[in-house]
Amino acid sequence: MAESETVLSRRDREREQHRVDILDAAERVFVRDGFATKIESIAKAAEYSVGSLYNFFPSKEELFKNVLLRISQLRIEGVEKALPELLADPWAGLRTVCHLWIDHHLRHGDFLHVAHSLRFRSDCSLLGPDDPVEHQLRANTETYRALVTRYFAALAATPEARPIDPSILFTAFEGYIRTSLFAFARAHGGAEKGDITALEADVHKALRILFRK
Amino acid sequence: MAESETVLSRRDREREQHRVDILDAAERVFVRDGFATKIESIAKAAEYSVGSLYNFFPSKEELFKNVLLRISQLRIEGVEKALPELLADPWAGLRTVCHLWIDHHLRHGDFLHVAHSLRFRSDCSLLGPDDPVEHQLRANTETYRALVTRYFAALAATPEARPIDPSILFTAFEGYIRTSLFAFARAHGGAEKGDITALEADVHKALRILFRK
DNA sequence: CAGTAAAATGAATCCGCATTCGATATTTGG
DNA sequence: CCAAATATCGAATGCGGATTCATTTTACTG
Repeated sequence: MAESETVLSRRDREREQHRVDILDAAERVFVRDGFATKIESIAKAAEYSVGSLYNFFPSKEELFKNVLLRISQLRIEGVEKALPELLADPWAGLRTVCHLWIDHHLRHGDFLHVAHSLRFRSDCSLLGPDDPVEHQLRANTETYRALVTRYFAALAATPEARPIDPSILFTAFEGYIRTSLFAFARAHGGAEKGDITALEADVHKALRILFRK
Repeated sequence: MAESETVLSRRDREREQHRVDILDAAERVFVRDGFATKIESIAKAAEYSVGSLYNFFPSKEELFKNVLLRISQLRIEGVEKALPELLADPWAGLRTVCHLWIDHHLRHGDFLHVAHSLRFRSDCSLLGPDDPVEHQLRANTETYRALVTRYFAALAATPEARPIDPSILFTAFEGYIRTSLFAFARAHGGAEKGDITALEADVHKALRILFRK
């Protein structure tokens, strides 16, 4: 699933880095102000002029979609990297898995939320079914599901696991984390870093109780 | 928690009904087009003129917040009504609880999603901490949590329950339903009514497995 | 039925922002 | 060092939509 590793000139590498910088800035601003944010705000956050953004992305919409794409790629990379360790010892891996998911949601969950809430909008064609970015996103989702399925199958196959279908484990896992993070966000308005390890520990403990004999 | 039951004239009752009709129409349109929708669209859906909406609600923002308030009140009413039955036999009640939550999320989940994704917006003061509607919403949330806590405590107290903290049960419950509905929405783009009973049955079955000895 | 109050209307106003584009600056290759 | 190519800039344009308000319609009262 890796990108084709064409050798890029310094100029092209720099341009790619600028692209990524803009995507990161855009993510922050979209989270803060929603999709309705001004291009000007994004430009300011990225330290570029309005016109320059249009050299990188043809429209606000396309910029938004590319943020989404980047996030989905980061997610896959994270799981891919950890997978061997997770399969080697699924119960030890559960802690890592909790960390990976919580970390990813803390970083990008708010943006994903904004994106998700746009899925109905009849007016703008964000994520229409024929969109190339949408196509890539679907492919990424498949890749992701395949990776995760392998882990939960391995977990369910251990002798300590309660006899529960892996897909139920996965649903319970994702749901528990989602809801915990939701409550966490309610409690601490901003982003407090101190309590996160405690949160991860709580979630890990609860899931162990639910999943183990 | 019931509204003060002042006797209203027919005229006032009618006006109240119109208000509710507008809120229902607004909810549908906000879900379809997001908060960015035109007042004109809402007016059309509610079969009123643009100007008339401003007779009922002073701004688009206030209208939005009142939709939110209405939903939170409906949720409480639903749980309140079912509670005696739920406490009488918690395991039989689990089916009802699944139905209540899934039904509520199918009806209003998309709107809540839109609302949630607006919580950061720095520009508009939607749900600022000093807002009277926000205050009422917080009170409703407390009421709701109190009701639900009673049910899960009762469930955990049955001999068939695995020895798990009620708050973990609740988090797992909410999370499982959220994630199931998310997957359900992915699968069926629109709102198909046929599969919902199957969905409820699946969720109920999974939660029984997770929670029971 | 006349007279008054309440409700409903929608065109006109006014503002905010996505996008464009001509001008400017910087980099590259010769 | 000189073009040519590339990157950056931000003011000007044009459009879309929230809100207003003068007018019309409807509902009550005596």
